[in-house]
Amino acid sequence: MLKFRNESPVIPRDCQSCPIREATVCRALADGRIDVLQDFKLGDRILPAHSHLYRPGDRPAELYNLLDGWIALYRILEDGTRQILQVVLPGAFIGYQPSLEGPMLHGAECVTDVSVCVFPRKAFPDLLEKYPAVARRVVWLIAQDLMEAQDHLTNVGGRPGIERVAHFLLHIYLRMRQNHPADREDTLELPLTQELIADALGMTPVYVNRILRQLRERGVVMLRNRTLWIMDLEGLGRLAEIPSLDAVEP
Amino acid sequence: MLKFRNESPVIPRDCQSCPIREATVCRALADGRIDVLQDFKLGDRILPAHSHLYRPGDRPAELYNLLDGWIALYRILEDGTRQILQVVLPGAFIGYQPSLEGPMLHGAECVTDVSVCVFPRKAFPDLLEKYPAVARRVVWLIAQDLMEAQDHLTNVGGRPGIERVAHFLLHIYLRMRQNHPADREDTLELPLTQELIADALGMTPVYVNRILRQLRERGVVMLRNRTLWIMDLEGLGRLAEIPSLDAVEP
DNA sequence: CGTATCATTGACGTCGGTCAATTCGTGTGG
DNA sequence: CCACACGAATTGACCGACGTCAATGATACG
Repeated sequence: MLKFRNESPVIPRDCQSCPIREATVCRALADGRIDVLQDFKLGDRILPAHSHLYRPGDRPAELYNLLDGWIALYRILEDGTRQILQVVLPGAFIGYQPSLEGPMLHGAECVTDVSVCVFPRKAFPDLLEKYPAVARRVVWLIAQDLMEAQDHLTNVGGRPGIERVAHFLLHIYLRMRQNHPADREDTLELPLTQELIADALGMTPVYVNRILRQLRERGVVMLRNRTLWIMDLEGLGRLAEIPSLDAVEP
Repeated sequence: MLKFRNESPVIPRDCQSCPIREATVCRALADGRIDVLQDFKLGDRILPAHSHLYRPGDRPAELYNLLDGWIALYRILEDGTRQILQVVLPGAFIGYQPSLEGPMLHGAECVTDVSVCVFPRKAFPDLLEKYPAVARRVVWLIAQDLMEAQDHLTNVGGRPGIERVAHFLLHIYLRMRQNHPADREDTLELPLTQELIADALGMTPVYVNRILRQLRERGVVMLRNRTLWIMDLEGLGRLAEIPSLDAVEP
């Protein structure tokens, strides 16, 4: 089977009307100066589900803002095990790492069809240098990622199966609600396979399935046909042990 | 039993002769301008082993550079489980998080006696604003922490016991060797209890002990009296599956 | 409608956890 | 200098959460 090559056409789009202007790095620049980023960006790109924005070891020439769709960041171990590091939602900034020129230490796979906004990687340090507000914003974004990674680690390292899955689901639910307030409060479209959830949580798909059954039988949540039904938000929170999910932005 | 309060005396020290000048944030400023940080810092502080630099929920008024000793960053779950997020070695920058004024999401416990260099938390954003080189440095440091957190997550989520412990030990060994080249190549003072290692790796102390026995019997490493003997670095690397540990600094 | 992918379930095995006893090492007080 | 105390390390016996293997069902898609 052929894989799509990683070079769909780049389609320029107007920053003014961007749906995620108030998220990712772009939030750093107010109305008057959004043209700075408009000039800086290379354009937009559309990628099909299951394609890879980049793979571990690649040296992409770009950085990305996720405009639409879901992406999973992952690592692969030698025995083939895949660890999902982060489930990335629209409005995130992707591809930054300590060594900008070095090979990527993780990969980014499209879970759904995806559109991204593309920045040139090489010129990025200059942008940070020139616009302290952008630098401040990037610091905040990465610190946020770090916090989430530590949260994820705590979940995988410290919680038994049911609570681990509960935490994962609630965490995504809250993140979605935060930035993408939607029609129904108790339902959420969740394009994740059970295998992906398993790889995120360090479990097997079979066991994830059994835990989802437990959660359904206990009347907590129900996951069917890529749709998550929250039957008992209270109870889910008790299992997941999430007090809240706020962080004041600068 | 009384705990030390968190307010040991702050002892000013000269940045010029600082042992970790070339690490943490201070690396950002060259010889001529080190005085900027000298003026900015509040002084140094000494803390005894088992004391806490800060606890989850605290709102410390400071940020820290670790000068000497080992610190463990951790979170506590409601059932009492402790997850070690990171083992911090001298030269690290500690205490930054997305919400600078908000309560700390993790704690920092001294594994050994420790000395830290203290920065004022409130004035830090101004420092970033004023000195882009410092901002760039902080971005790099946090991105580095993120990468390590992802590494840790991959280890805990993806590897079975022996490999997990092997990876943990080798990782610390390499980090130590990188910044603190020491006398002997095959030996390392490791002030970590088996309980702490267990909490870092999401395992129980008993099982960590059994795995250490296996590693000893296989002739890979030997951990006794806070001293780690590397008997077979090659074999340890094969178990841990670490290709290298480099990241080019800006 | 045939085929591929994902979800579901049962039977069984094992990795790692639990409980509890013993030993070791280090520091302290008499 | 020895006796004791206390935390950490070590070990055995047992158990359960989670993994493995494999078969069957549901869904979507061309």
